[in-house]
Amino acid sequence: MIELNAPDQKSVRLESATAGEALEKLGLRGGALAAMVNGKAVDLYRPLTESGSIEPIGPDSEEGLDILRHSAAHLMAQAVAEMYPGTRFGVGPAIRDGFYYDMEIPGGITEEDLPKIEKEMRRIAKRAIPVERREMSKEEALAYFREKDDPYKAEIISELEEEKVSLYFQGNYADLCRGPHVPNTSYVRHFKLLSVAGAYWRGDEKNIMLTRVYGTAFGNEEALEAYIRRMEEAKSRDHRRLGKELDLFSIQAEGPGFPFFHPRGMVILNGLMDFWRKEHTKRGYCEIRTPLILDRSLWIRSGHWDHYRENMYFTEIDEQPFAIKPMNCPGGMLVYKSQIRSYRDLPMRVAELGIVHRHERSGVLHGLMRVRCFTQDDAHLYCRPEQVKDEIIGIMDLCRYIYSDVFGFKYTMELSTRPENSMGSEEQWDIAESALKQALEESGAEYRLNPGDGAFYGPKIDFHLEDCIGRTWQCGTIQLDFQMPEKFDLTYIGADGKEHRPVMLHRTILGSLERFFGILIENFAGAFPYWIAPVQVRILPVSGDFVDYAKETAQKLRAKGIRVEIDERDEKLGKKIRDAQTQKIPYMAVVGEKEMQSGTIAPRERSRGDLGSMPLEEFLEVLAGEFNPLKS
RNA sequence: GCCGGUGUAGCUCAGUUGGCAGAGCAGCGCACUCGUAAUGCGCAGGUCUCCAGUUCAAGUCUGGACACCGGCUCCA
Repeated sequence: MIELNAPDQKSVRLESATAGEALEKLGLRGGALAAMVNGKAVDLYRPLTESGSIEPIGPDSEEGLDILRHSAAHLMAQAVAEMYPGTRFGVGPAIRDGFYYDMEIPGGITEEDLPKIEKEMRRIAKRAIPVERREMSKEEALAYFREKDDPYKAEIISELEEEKVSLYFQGNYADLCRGPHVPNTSYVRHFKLLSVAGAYWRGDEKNIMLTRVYGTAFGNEEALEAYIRRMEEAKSRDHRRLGKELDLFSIQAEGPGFPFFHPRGMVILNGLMDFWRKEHTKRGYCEIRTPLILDRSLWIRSGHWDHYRENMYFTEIDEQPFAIKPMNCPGGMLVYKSQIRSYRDLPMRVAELGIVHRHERSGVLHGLMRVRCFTQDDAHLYCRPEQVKDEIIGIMDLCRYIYSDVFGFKYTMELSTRPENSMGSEEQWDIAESALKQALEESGAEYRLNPGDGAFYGPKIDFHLEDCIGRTWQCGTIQLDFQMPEKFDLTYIGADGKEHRPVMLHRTILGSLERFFGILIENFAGAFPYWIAPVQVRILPVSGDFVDYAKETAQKLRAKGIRVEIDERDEKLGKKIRDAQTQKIPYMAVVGEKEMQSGTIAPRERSRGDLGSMPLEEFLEVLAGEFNPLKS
């Protein structure tokens, strides 16, 4: 006899039952995909063996969605297995927003085949084929998949530690899987196949490339449609599209990965830099600029030759080998070394908006998000060991200000530790890692650990921004570096009159100005905040008779440093408003007979609409009231 | 770099089985002198990404290069 308690206090005593039967008795079966029994997700068909808690898992929970999507992946695999005999299967997990399955399909498929596969999936789903779990020994499972000529499954099984594995059967199809799954295929109803892509077996580029089909599934049609709308929304915000439409930047065939910034884009880039400089000056930073091209010996000394050569560009000057800088630090080292430093000089906070070039593989380039030439908002902080923690906390505070206060992003932090291809002793790494950890913990902020993902010269804290439609982007980073000061023999004279080794921090906040610009475009959907908008006010004369008055008004606004333009075209007002609106200009100022006579203007804000006529002075006050971190 | 897809006017895209290269928007001109999200008419605009090949004939078929798009790997 076992006793099961539901979350709503109800309980049942049963002689023997499956999870599904128990839920049924408790009146909780409706809509459940699986059950949570004593904190473990199990199939509804699973016989219960011990007393404890039980609750249903529905498609509205995260676990339920995962189960549903995983089952959708199996359903797709079953369809493909039937339609393309000889297909071998890799892995097919649920992921954020959907699922995928990696397969080796004879003859391959393209996106045009997806509707056919979807159709077959719906056919199978309708038949409500039971999904059954069977446990077996590894040997049995191996024999099963070997017989089916499924070497990828066999490979996974042979590497599993457990003695027993579980397989899920639905009709002729079976898959190695921990489960749980939906009771039968009819539970998977609201799904869509999205795209076809290549993916290396086990994510290793030395392995064969399998065909990956992405799809998604939801508990109801509305959620599926909402997801599709969200994807369309993301597409309409694509910075490459908006960059073209708003004439911000372009990328030309002559410079793959090397963006061209147009006048309007430059306003934003310059705005970012002005704001950034102002904030850094406030916080005790100085600024330097180091050369783009430096002698190869410098890069050998810094370790980049050994660790980063693949990503570097090289050139020659007077038959001497030089390299284009992929990072700013070695140049910065030379500035530090240009004179003797005292402990009184520390901490030194040396910023550099440094342009770096990195050879990125052709397939990874992506608008402004992934380029071959970009501007890092870099800084190197040199300090005494006891200053490290406070400096890190200071950087974290600057990040908070810029990310949250100025741009309104949510963000998370991540601590990355020693990677495989690293320089330096274990002891140094331990000290560096614990320094970062300590600063994080003292700040009280939450963070994630990402083992083995540090830079080759030191551990790091990364900052991930979340944009307004939930995507995340890595921007800022703080990296502790004990290597560079050693390699370049950096010193300062201590109070004791002896030479000491400074600790060095690398850090960026925006990361790459280019990428950050791209993120801003997508986050704001091109409707930039007033302070950084390329054009802040567009004056719209009602007809040609008012162009002179428009010009006068524009002059007055420009004198106040406001970026203004006039729409002088021989078009109707409605057309001019429409065009200014699609250009996402924050303010329009309509001028016609009435305004000219009374010396006023009629402003219109892009999201609030007509603000009514007002004297220019009043409009200037409205503008002065806009958020502007350049002025504070 | 790898897998798959795409490349036609400034932009977005049509273009039948190989047979004279099209539309909308943008641009320019003319008319209208206009009041809060598209006034009308007209004109101009193309080495159909590039290089080879097949063919009487290639935007269309074949091969290669380049670029872009979706992913993988990598990454700010």
